[in-house]
Amino acid sequence: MITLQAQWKCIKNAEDLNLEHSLLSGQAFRWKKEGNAFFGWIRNEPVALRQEGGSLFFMAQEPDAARGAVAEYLDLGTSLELVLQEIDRDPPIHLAVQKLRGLRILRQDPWETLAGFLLSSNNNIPRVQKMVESLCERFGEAAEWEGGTVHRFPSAKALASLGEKDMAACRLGYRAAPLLESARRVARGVFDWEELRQMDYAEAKKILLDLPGVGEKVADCILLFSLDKLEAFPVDVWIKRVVEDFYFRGKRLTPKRVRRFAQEHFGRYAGVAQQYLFHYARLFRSSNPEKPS
DNA sequence: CACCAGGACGGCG
DNA sequence: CGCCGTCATGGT
Repeated sequence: MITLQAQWKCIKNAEDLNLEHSLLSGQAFRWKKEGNAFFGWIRNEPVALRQEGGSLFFMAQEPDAARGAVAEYLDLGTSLELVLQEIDRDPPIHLAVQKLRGLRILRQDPWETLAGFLLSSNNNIPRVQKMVESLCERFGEAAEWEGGTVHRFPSAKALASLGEKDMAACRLGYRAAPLLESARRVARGVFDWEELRQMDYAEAKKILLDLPGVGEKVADCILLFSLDKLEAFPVDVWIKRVVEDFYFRGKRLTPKRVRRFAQEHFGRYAGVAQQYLFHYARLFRSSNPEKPS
């Protein structure tokens, strides 16, 4: 019996990229570090990525199709240099950029991003990852990988056909209901993601805010991580503290004011600054329960 | 036991 | 607008 052995393929022109900071900074919930490589999903296809000696390698079932998908996912077409140059406007962000150089905003699937961040409300990242994996195991289509079986992220239609009882085992808590309702609306087809991508930030955001379980913060995450709206500035408890401490001497601000300040201060790439400040704050905090050592 | 986690939501002033 | 209590769950 002949078994197709997937091999590592190289992608040239993968400049200004730090895989670990990009994949493990809380933007996406399905990437796992395995030795010196990362296993995850792009366009709902299993992929392994590895960076070595300045070169980027990928492994996939269909390498020819995956090559372009990987480059698109990591946004390798854009010059990070120009983006960082524009947000590098003060000492705090300068330090974060210096430490995390190569962190890129991933261009993810909108539906998966919506579901993932809907589950992230009042929750912590490790548990969101477990919830997502639980959803995939139970309701996601099976795929082959390295002689074993892995599961894709379930489609909106797949979740829309379920009831809250069905996903009780996923332990989603009070997030089950809004996820199901959002899944039904997406499955209904009213959402044209490419149309949202063409809209401007405010217009697209207004539409997302209509979904149950989607408030300002989650909407901004969807816009930033899957709809190319790099001015979106998601304000969670972490970035709120960072902005208050670094830019307002610890004075308390409302999330709305934090967002407004950041978007005016950093400009059209405010969302990139947000991700650098967010990850920097979490990576270099004194106690770090989510990333031991 | 309290408190926290990449919040959302409804009620109220 | 801002503030407040509540929501389900698992970890410290």
